[in-house]
Amino acid sequence: MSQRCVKGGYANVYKMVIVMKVSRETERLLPGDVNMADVARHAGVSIATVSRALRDVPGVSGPTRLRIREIAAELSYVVSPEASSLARGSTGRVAVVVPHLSAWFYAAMLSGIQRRLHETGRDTLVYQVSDEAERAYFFEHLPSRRKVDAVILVALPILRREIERLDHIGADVVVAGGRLQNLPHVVVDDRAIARAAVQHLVDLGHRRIAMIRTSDTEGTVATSDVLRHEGFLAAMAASGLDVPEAYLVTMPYGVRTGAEAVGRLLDLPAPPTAVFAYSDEIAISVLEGLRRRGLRCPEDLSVIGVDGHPLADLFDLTTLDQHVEQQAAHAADLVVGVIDPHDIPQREVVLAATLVVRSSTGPPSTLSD
Amino acid sequence: MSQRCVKGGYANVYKMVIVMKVSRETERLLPGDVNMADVARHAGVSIATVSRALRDVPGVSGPTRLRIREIAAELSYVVSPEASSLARGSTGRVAVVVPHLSAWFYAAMLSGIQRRLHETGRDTLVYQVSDEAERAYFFEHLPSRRKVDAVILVALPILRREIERLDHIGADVVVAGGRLQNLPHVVVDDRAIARAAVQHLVDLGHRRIAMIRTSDTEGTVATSDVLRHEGFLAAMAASGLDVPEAYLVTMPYGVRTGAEAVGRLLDLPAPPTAVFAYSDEIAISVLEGLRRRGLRCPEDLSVIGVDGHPLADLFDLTTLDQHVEQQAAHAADLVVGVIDPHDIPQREVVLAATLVVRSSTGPPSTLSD
DNA sequence: ATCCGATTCGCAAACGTTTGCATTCCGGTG
DNA sequence: CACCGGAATGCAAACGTTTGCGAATCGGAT
Repeated sequence: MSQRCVKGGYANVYKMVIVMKVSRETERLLPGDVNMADVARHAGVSIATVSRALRDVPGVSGPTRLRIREIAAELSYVVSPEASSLARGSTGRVAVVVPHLSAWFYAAMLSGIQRRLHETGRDTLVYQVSDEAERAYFFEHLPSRRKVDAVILVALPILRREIERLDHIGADVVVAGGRLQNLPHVVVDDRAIARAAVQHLVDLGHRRIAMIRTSDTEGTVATSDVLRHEGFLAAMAASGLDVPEAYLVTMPYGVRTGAEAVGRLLDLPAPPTAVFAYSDEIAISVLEGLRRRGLRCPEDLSVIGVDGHPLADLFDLTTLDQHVEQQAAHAADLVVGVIDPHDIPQREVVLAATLVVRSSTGPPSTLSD
Repeated sequence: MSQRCVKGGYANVYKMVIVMKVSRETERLLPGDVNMADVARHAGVSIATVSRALRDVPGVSGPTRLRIREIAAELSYVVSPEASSLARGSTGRVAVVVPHLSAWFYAAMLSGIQRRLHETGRDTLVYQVSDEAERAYFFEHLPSRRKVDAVILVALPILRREIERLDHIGADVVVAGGRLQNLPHVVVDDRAIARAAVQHLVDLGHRRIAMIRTSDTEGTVATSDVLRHEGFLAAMAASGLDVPEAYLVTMPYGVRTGAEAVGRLLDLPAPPTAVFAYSDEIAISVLEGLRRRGLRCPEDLSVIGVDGHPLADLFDLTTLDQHVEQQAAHAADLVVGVIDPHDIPQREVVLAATLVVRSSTGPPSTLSD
């Protein structure tokens, strides 16, 4: 009798131990404590089979695959990306490099790129490379082997000698909002943008048109900045219009840039009747500059910007929408295509901006002519 | 003769092969083709010594360390982060989770956090978690084991039941711009912000003060939105001022939010003389709304916002600067402290906003009372 | 019954580090 | 001269996957 009791006691203890073990292995598991081997053991198969089952690669029967999946879910198993990357040789990560995030354009680009990359199961790393020093550092160190599978350079001003370093970056490179060497890229047709802006203003009857842009970091390769400038001059010439030196204002980027620039323009003996701003942010600043002077838009000055900035809507700003979301999505698609090429990956996407006419542009006042 | 020729020929070929080999190993090397073993071989030491030499861990003599460093640089060797992470068990990566990047606040936060993290040699992953579905997905899947060492949730609206999942995220969690459970966090004192705003307006002589805020995603836990609202009511009560129901306007987030809201307020039989906007973006929208109505600020309506948005400067908007850059830096410091705790890591940072008085606030017009 | 091809699965070798432990090599002390 | 402690270095076992290749299994055709 007493013996049986003791036996029973032991049996219970044994049971409890089992229960605890099970609960430890199934319930309280944090997703970092269970690995593929655990799943394999639970399923009674080899690690190799688990690996194949979870990744939809052939070589596992339907039922087995299903059972492994279930067990993995039960254990809340997640593969270790490090180990997986190490074995496969690719990381599933893409770096997005922007000059900064304070300008709407870059934030929007990053946003769109991240969204699309996320759809393909990839992760997005951000790097801000503002000044010369950071750019140097970046090109020196980022080429960290296999930190990412690819790099998207978003409208990054870049020196010629740095371009060469791109080959040594140890990852595929794609450019968004600019062209670089013969790297895959997505751009908007900046010359066409300038042309469309000028055309719109000319159509309204303007003949004295100025342009405001932010300063070009010296030494860097042609960006959209330069192209829009060139396009502007070309379009004006094509319309037979003269552009006085003073009508070309270049200033460092800042929130007051447009306001100050328009001040200078209006102080000219023969002020322009319309202004083409490099970006909507500048254009908005111009609008505010006008208000401060007690002038009205478009009666006293027509203003047109570029971007498709959300605030352009609020301020009724005529703009050339460059479809940043679309550019971003294309950029993401480009990298994906380069990383694992299904067919021949696309290498160039050129988008057209669309003119969105709002009330910041109108015919020139008859008095001003 | 001919034999010698042939011999010479072979010798030359052999030489060329050597040269090619050397050049492949020293010059044309892409930074993904050379590993620690290569460096070790070149230096005539073991892999272990190379590992120690490159990471400043003790156990390597000065001269040896120096030599290894030089050779590594020569071969342009970079450690494989995957392998290193796998062996060490930490990734050197931090995830920043934001609702979206279109609002200035989030972009600025991300920017600041990335900057600071970069200083500590860590990389930043971005995740946008906008709606319910994405949030569900995130809490289901992001907890990918060891994708990151830590996660910074930036003002993320979150459900109660999701909070529990945070324990299973498999990474340290830090909150910026909000409080969650007893997680480490950096916040600005939102009640104090509301109080300061009200106080400023009351000091100017206002008694009819309205508040405009964006809608609270239902079911989510107290965010700064709720706190500012509460603080507003409390401060008004403390000043013995009544807040009619109609003075509390809640609208979905958008570029026109402020403009529409202010329209409603001004249509009231007894319109407010001042309005406290949840954010600078809303406040700017309010300013534009006023202009459309042909009203002037602050003569017809005083407007005060919150954020310290760059455009607040442009538009001469009185605001409560919440020092986003600083918050971001603190958030980054917090994670770093949590990831590898030197002493007792800090767990809470509460910043005070500072009132920046500009011309969008002034005494109420005597007529309006 | 035998053999064959197709399918399913396991073995074990990478992938490139980090790190505890053992080993070697010093000069110096007893 | 034997011994000893500490510094410098090497060995080898992790870390957790992926994947080529061979083994086993199975139904079916000969």
